[in-house]
Amino acid sequence: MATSSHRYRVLARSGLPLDTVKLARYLIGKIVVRETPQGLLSGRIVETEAYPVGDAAGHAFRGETARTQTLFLSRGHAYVYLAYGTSYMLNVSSEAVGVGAGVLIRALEPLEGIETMQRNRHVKNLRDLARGPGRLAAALDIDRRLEGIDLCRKGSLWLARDLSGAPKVAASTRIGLSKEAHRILRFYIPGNRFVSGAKMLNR
DNA sequence: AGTGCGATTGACT
DNA sequence: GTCAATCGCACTA
Repeated sequence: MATSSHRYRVLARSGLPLDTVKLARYLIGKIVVRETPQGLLSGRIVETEAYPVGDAAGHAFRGETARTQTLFLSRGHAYVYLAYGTSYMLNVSSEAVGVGAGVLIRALEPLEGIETMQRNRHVKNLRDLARGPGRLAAALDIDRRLEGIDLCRKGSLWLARDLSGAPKVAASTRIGLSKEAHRILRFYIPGNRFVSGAKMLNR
């Protein structure tokens, strides 16, 4: 399977809801496309989390800093950071220019480039390739090189329309937080086997 | 300059 | 189920 990005249509920025929570829901079912020298990798988004304006758990909460400046770009830009010194997290900026907020992409259903993802992850099992934010970044070879990239423009990393219809979307509390742990800001496809987190939360 | 702490993962009891 | 690894960042002084 060589380059088949022609099957994908890039998401238009004007089509992205100008609201972090709505965008988190909107991105469920959309496609992440990663183009590398090794070939094209892609996956369907099955789980996201919103980190809206005013959220004490969000990295933009304390204002714009060197790390978080890309969260303040117009919606549809990549914010990539290293969590726990071990795992990169892929986020999508989600508000107007100068307003800091984002959506964390937490899990993908692998579509194309599965053999490359298996090499990147040193794991065979399809279910484990991109189930979890750190895992999906490793599978797609995403790190700080991609910080600030425009995800609404074809390139090394971008977002595409889903080919099938709108999936069912369920909501729950976010995973792994101490602050703002009660808020219902996680979205996922119920019953999907590529969703991370506790089973009870995924029904 | 030093400190505490994660939007996680994988290895292990 | 528990827990250490690992490091960039925000905050204190």
